[in-house]
Amino acid sequence: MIVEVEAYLGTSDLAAHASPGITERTPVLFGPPGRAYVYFIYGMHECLNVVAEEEGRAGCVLIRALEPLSGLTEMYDRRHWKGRPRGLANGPGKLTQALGITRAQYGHRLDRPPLQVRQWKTRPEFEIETTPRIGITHCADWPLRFLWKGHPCVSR
DNA sequence: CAATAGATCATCT
DNA sequence: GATGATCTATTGC
Repeated sequence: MIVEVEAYLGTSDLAAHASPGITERTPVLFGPPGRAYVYFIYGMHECLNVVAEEEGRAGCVLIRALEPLSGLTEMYDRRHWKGRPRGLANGPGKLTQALGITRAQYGHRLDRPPLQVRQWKTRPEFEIETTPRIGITHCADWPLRFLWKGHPCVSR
């Protein structure tokens, strides 16, 4: 379950990789939505985005943190957050490592295996907190980070 | 605790 | 050649 994301816009967003236009790594950002934009950063981390604008316009969502719901040996009670894992996927770099996502998945669709995203029929009850994006220098005050307020698995 | 440093390389100027 | 949508370890108070 995704608990934290950030929005990156098009050419007007100086913090976005799409801001210089179509370059060697950005063509998927200008393509159809629902595809994975994976990039390599700081010489060691991969980050996962979902393309979120129609073809021809850039825009994506950086997946920053998620609550692991499977693949764990222990079960957790949603009502008791204290005992649940925090450090597994609370951050864009750790998340891709936990899921095994690399640039090999660049451009892959997210609506079919092997990157198929599981969807919930009913959304759990939670409050969305909005804050500025983290770790950027340009447009640092734009309120484009969205997180499950109070959730233990968000970053930081 | 908070602040800083170091790792490490693809991408863009 | 500089920088960066990060993370961990280490230092300092």
